[in-house]
Amino acid sequence: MTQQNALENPWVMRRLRVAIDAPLAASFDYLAPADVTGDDVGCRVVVPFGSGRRVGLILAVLPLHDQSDSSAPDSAKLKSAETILRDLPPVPQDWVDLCLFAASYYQAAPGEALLQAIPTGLRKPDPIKRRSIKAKSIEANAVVSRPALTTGQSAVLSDLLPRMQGYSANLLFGVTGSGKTEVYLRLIEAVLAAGQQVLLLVPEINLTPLLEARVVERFSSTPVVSLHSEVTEAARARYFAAALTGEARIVIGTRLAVFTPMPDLGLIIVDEEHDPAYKQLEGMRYHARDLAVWRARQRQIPIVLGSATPSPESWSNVQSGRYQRLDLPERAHADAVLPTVTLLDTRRLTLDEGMSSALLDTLAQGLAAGEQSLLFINRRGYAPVLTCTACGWVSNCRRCAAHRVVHRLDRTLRCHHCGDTSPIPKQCPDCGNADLRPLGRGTQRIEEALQKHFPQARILRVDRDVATTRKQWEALEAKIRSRDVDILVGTQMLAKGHDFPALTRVCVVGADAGLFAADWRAPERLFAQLMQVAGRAGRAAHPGHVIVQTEHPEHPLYQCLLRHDVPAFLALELTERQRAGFPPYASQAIVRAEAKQLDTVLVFLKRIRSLVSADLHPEVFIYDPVPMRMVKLAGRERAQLLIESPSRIALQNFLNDWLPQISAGRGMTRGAAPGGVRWGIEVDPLEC
DNA sequence: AGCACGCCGACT
DNA sequence: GTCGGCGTGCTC
Repeated sequence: MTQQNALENPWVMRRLRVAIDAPLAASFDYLAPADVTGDDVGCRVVVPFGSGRRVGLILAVLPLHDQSDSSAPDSAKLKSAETILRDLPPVPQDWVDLCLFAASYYQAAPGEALLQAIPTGLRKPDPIKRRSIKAKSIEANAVVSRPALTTGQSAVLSDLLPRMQGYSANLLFGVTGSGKTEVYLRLIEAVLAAGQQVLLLVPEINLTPLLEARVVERFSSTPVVSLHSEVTEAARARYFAAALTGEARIVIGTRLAVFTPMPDLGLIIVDEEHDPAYKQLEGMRYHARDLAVWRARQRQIPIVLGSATPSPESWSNVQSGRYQRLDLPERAHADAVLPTVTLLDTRRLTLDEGMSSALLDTLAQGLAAGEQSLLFINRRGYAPVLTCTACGWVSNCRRCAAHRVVHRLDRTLRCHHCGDTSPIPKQCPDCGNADLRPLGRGTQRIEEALQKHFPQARILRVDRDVATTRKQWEALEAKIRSRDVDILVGTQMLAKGHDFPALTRVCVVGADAGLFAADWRAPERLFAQLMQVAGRAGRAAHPGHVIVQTEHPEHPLYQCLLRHDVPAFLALELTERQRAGFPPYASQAIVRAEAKQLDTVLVFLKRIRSLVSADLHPEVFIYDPVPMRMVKLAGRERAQLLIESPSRIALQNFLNDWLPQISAGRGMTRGAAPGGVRWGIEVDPLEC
């Protein structure tokens, strides 16, 4: 009897090959229920696993005695699967392939990748109730005017629109306000008209509801779903189902949305492609932008990566011809011009609470003109550290290798890494001296100083302490837009998203920290932030002014900022990376481990470092284990092992060879080791 | 990852 | 005398 016949014959027992959410390399086989058919591949199934029950995903329906796979477990050992869940259509094969690729590239277990991509509401052994997804229409058939295109937008669209069939990767490079969104909307329109679905990825939807609002407004009769951290589990399950059935035509979401099953997917857009928020930092540590590019190639559809400050990685892909660069050179408002940037050398200036008189004058001018100003300081809290003037005590965190930050409003010391919080001591815990001094400045201290300086000004602080949720942020934003605010004091949170029409002046303090940080990606993050925050100024008819206080005005980063010269900055960064042998000129992976004692961690890393002979992988270089920059986090001590290779393939081969040996052949890609060591791997780390 | 089984300290 | 610490082993 052929295998096909065996599957047709109801009297022959079958086995299910099932993926389970566990960090194990293997899939698990079960006796299939009697009603199984070949069409059940891609359905969820309830199975007994260990001591409990789980929902797994059916990878294959096979004959019970599977001769094709000698490693398949003996049929006598199989438990019976319980129920095949057919409340949703099976997930398509290309979706399974995407998850399996992610698992193999990022060194995660296949089951882990597949099931993490399914909302937890659909991973409960009990069936879900289904509701239909309504279009989020403001008003059905609302007439929405399409703005006339600028010449730049027309040029980009006449390049892209004829290429909407087949794979192409496109970097849409345009300054803030150049109208990238309108390009996205026209592309979406074309793809929807062709009967296909669109996936739009955004870094943090909570802070940038504008893009979502514009999509919903423009396509008011089209079902749009959005997937991000504030969507409830129940809604996430419904939206997943709607995308899978094809009911939802547009999916907007953060990094996790790259795994949305979309049978008619015809276009992927990644907005702000340089944003580090696309990197998932827990579980399988994937990069959503990179997976999106893979997915576009797999589906043979176009992908558009948009940014005003592209990542060096993408820029280098343009140079090598893998991506096509499309420029939006001018600002969409014809009367808007780029803001003037002034570098204020603070080395010879007397500062008042970190602010020069020129900076304060600028703010005073803004007040006099009735225009808004923004003071950007990328540090929240009152002061980054509290010290004792007598004995030198500093407010260290007990559990982390970091200072605890002074928060004035609730009179606490807070660790920004582990969250540990306690009241500000009245006297020094070591020597009893009552003269404790906050050192340095954060948003709260600047806010306080400005309020003293400009008692009549309406000052608003915007940082993660006052804008935790989307609702809070929207309330603050409404206040800003209605011009109830004269001076904004805020962190990078203010750099993103909206334009504030009344904002004409931007002042930056404390930026130098990003110039010489140990993290070699710090400058590019700083540059992107400064470009973004500068782009807040003067978007309407009024010209903008940007003042940057620095002790290093000659630094190339600032010089590029001064000239708004993004390509020059990227060229510098790429030259530096090439010289140092950093990505994208090398591929990296990193094993991080933690335990109570640093020594235990270092011993573990040394041991696993020697598991594979160096001769077998001549193209791969393993560094010595080193303590992490933040050695201690939440009471655990941490170290890491960096692995580097000029060849991505060689690195992958090495990892496939090496990692299984760490867990003694059990195929685990992260886990626990003796001595209370927990370890995990990250491929293409953003920080190392 | 869960979760059970399995041997050594402070409590009713 | 037990409740419970988390070390190690397994999951078709």
